Amino acid sequence: MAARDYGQYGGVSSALELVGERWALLIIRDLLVGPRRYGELAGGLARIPSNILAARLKELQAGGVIRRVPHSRVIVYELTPYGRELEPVILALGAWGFKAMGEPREAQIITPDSMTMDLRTAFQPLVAASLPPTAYAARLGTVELFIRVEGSDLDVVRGGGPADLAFAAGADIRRLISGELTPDRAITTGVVQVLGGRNELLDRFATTFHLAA
Amino acid sequence: MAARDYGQYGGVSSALELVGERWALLIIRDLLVGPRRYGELAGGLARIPSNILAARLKELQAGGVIRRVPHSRVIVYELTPYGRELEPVILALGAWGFKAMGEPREAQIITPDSMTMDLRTAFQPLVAASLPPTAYAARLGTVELFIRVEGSDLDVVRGGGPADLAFAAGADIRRLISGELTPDRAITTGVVQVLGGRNELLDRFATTFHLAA
DNA sequence: CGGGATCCCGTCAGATACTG
DNA sequence: CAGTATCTGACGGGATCCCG
Repeated sequence: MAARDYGQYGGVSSALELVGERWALLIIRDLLVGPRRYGELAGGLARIPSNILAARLKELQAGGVIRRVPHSRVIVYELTPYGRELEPVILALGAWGFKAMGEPREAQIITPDSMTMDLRTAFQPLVAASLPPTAYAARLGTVELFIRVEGSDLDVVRGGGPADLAFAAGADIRRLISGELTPDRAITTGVVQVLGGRNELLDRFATTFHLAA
Repeated sequence: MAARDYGQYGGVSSALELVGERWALLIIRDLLVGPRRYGELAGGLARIPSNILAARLKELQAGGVIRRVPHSRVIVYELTPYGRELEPVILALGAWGFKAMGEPREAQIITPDSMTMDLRTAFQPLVAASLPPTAYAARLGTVELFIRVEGSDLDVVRGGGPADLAFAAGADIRRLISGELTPDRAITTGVVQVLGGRNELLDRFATTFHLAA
C-alpha cells in the first residue's frame, strides 16, 4: 500500500511519491471541480480499471490528499485543504499539455470535468476583469457546460442556462482557444456553431479563454 | 514505445502522456539545472535502473521534451525550449511536496540537482531584490553548493567559492527554510554550523529562502 | 569507461467478473 | 452503487553483459 519511493529527499520526489502514480493526478483534476462519488469518478475516467481507482483513492486518502466523506446514504470523495493546494500544479501541467494537443485521436473522449479544468487553465482573469459579465452556454461534443464570467471570477457548471451566447463545437474548440483560428473563421468553417446570441460575443469568449500554442 | 494513453482529450492527460511515467519528471528536474550526460543522470537518480533511464530518455526525446546532443566525444541530454517550459510545473510540484517532507527516511539521499531545484523553489525574489548581493557556500550532507543571490536573481552551482557566509547542515536544513526553526535556534541546536562569515547572515539566508509548511 | 542493451523476475496495471 | 476478487500481460527493478 505504501507508495513506491524514489530514494531521494527532495520536494519533487516527495510530491511524486504522493501523487505520481498513474491516474492519481487525473483523479485530483476531477476533484478540483468538486466532490465526486466513486461512480462519478469512474465515469469521468472512462478507462480506469475499478481496482486501480479503489487503490488510488486509498493511497491518496492515506497521503492526506483526499477525504472520504459519508453523506447519509452516499459516499463522496473530496480534496483536503492540502490536496486543494495542488490546483497550481494541475493548472500549470494543463497549460503545458494543452500546447502539445493535436487532433483528438480515435477513442479519445472529452469529459465535463476535464473540459472545465481546461477552461480554468485558459481563463485570463486580467482580460475578463475589464469586460462586462457574460454567460455562455457551450456544447462541446456531448458535454454541456454553463460558463459564467463576472469580473475576474469564473464559474463553470454542468448543464445549460440563460446565456448571452450559446454555441456548439467539437474538440477543435482548442484551435479557437489557441488562436490558431479567429472567431470569424471558426464560425465560417463550421468549427463553432452559434446557436443563440450575437456572433460578436465569440470574440469576447476567445479573448477571455486564451492559451497560445 | 508509445506512451500509454488515458483515452481523454485534455490538457492534463496530454501532459501526463508525455511526462507522467515513473522517473520522467525527476529526469526533467535534473535537466532544468543544466545539460547532463547519461552517467550524470544515473548518478543523480541513484535508484533508477539503467534500462528505465534509457527508455525514458527515448520517450522524452520522441515527445519533443529533451534533445540528445553529441558533443565531440560525449553525448549530452538537454531540455528543448518546450521542455524548459515545464519549470513552473516542477517548481509548483516541488513547493507542494516540500510541505509534505518529514524527516529523511533511511537510505534517502540528497543530490546536488534536487537540492538546487529545492532552493530555486524556496527562493523569494521579491525579498531578495531589497537585499545586498550575497554569496553562500553551503555544505548540505555531502553536497557542496555555491549560492549567489544578486537582486532578484539566483544562481546555484556545485562546488564552493569565496562566500559571505559558509555553513554546513544536514537534511534538516528544511526546518530552517520552513520557518520551523529560527536561524538562532538552528545554530544553537547544531542543525546549522557556521563555518565562516557572520552568524547574522543566516537570517538573510532564511528570509531569502523560505517556504512555509 | 561512458552509454547503453539484455535478461529474468516481481509488482503493478488492465480487463472482467462478482458481491454486499 | 461502491467497491472486491481474480487472472493476465505489461512495466519497473536489479544485475549483468556488450560495444564503441
